[in-house]
Amino acid sequence: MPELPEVETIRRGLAKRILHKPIKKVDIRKARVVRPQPSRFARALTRKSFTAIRRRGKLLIFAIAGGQQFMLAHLKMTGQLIYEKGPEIIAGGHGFPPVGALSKYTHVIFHFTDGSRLLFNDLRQFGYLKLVDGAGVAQAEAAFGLEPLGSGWRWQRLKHAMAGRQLTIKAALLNQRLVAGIGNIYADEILFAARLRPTRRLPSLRPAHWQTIARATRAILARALKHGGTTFNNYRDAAGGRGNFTRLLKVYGRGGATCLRCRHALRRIKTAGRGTVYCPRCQT
DNA sequence: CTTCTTGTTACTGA
DNA sequence: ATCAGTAACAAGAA
Repeated sequence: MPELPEVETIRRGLAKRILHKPIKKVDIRKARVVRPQPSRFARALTRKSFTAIRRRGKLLIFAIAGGQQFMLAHLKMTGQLIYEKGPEIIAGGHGFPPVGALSKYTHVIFHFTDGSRLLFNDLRQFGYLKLVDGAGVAQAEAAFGLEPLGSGWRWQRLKHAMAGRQLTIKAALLNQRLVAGIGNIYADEILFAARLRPTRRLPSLRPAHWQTIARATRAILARALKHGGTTFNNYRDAAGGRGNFTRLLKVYGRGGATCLRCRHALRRIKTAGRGTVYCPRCQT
């Protein structure tokens, strides 16, 4: 599942590969993943190029040459943006998992004039590519809360953003309107680092806790980004490669295993609608 | 075959 | 209004 570190890794990978390359053709194979309708989507991008790529939370924002239009890309759980050059290779045959390459899960192909391609793959088709104008970008960006890797990240602002709410800390971290970019993997990792139970309610947190949460959030996400993100199943970077943070995960996916801090068995529960792993001994 | 999974939104009931 | 829980979306893994 691409979260902030994975989406930022993709952003960087694409920014150094596709910017200013003229788009010769947009091949839309699955209409439901693009908005608005394919004809308008393709027309807006053909013979244009991308001039910049930004990120807000897990959302990628592509500026289209001309300055009036933008493409928003959300990968949801299984979306991929893969850049390819050289001959087309169809994956999915014998022993080649159909991820990170052209396959039946490739729903949109941007063909650049130099013969290279940008693939939008999505096994579950929850992700989307959406054409918007400047107001649409502003509206989309305004819906997100604090950026953990941004220059405005302060524990006081985090505390303020969550003031007066009765949520559990896990639900709060997952709420994109409060904090941008955290998903299920990093929420669990952050709470383990902060030694807090996912079910802790916000009003019980003291300023020292907020400092710890803010510091842990930034540290975990920055470290994951440095390692190219986490590949648990489906995630691939812009070159089709895997993330290397997976082996550094402390709790996610380790329910029943031993806590790396205190050796107690890690517990798996369901909270905030999500599978959640934590240590009942050292997270309070 | 059933159950589970995950990001996000919409809905329901408290 | 706010919160927890769940369905929905699609498709594969177990």
